[in-house]
Amino acid sequence: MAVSKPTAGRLAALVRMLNGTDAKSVTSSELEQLTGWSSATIRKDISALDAAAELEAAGGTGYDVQTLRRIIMERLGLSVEKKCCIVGLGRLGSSFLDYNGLEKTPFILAAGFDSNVNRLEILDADVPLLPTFKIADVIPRLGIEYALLCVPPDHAQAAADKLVAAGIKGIVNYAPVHLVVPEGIEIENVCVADALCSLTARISASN
Amino acid sequence: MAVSKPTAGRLAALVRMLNGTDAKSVTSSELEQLTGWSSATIRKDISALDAAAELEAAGGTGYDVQTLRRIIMERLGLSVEKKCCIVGLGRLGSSFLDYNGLEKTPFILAAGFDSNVNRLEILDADVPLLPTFKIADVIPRLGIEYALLCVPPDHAQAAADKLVAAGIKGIVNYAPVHLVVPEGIEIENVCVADALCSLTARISASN
DNA sequence: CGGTGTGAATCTATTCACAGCA
DNA sequence: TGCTGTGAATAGATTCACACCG
Repeated sequence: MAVSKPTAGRLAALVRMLNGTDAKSVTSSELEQLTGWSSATIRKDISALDAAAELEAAGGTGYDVQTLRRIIMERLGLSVEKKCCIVGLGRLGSSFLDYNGLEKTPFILAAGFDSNVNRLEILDADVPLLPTFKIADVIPRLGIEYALLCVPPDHAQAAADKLVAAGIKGIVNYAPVHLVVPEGIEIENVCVADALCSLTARISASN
Repeated sequence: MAVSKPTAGRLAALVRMLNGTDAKSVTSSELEQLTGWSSATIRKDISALDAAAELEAAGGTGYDVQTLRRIIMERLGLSVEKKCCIVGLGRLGSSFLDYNGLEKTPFILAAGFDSNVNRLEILDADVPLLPTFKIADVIPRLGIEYALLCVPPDHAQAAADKLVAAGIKGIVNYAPVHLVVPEGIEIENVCVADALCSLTARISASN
């Protein structure tokens, strides 16, 4: 049961869409309309979940929305809650403190860290806001698996090193730098400049 | 001269790293160390630029940093300034107002939009902050090509439609929804939840 | 030698095409 | 007929392997 990286990405997006629909079942061509991915790709993605029996059990034509949703989440490891933290509570980092984009996902914000103690006092949040030096202690204690890294570029690598040492499993990196981490730690780069470059490259390519 | 999407992404990241170095020249294996991508991939990426002659002219072993940087930017369409705007000045959107991650890139923040007029007055920025209904007027007038879409999920599609109607070329979408746009408009999704899902899927796959 | 550039081979992902089913 | 599921074909990206250059 190995779902490839692009397949995993599409399936994750599918779950979001399934959350948004109140239909009882969907067909692969309806999903094609909704997503822009070919129905064949969608069927292959779903069949990679190796769940034909369970899906069929739901009967009818198309996929039963709830069953499909549940199976994708199970297979992608999204059915158990996962704790994450914000590192760097500047404007970008603190904007995630009251971000609602994690609703309906298994991800729970469990802590925020910043090296500036004043800032910790000014900000107000539902989760504990702690000084950076507590990372090593707090991350294993709370069982935090993921970090949103929102520190300035020149501190990003150092912060990543601290997180890795504390046992983090994955980092979503908002800094425009390439992080070097040991094998087994996953990084996802989410950088405005990169995104804009990507867009530009695609647009200049198509003329 | 068609650079593929992944190649374009890596080249864009390379430019960033080249900005950060003060060496006169780099070899593909040094870049391998720095980036984690194989030297073969890097050489192929660079050779896709079709610039052997120019690079060779710089002489010596390895690539001349400035020449390489210049050529990548040229080929990727990054050597001319491009204007972008923020749509949705909530915590996330407004955090980009003083974001320094666009320094050393060709992207210039040229305006911010929000439907809440009060918010426009409260915020302070170097660029004009305008009510949403001015999008249709301002985007063509200022020649804005890209938008950072930071509105709440339920307004994202409507905002995207407005932007498209105003002639935007590309959208970096921060909302956790799948935008539907006409052929030719490029979308880059940059969503925390997706990034976390991706990480999880990869991590659960590797055990 | 230690480098680049690049065809050939491999690996990965997507699309096609169709069998099988309700 | 319109759907899923899937082997086969195609397209795409990466890696290998080696010619060639200073």
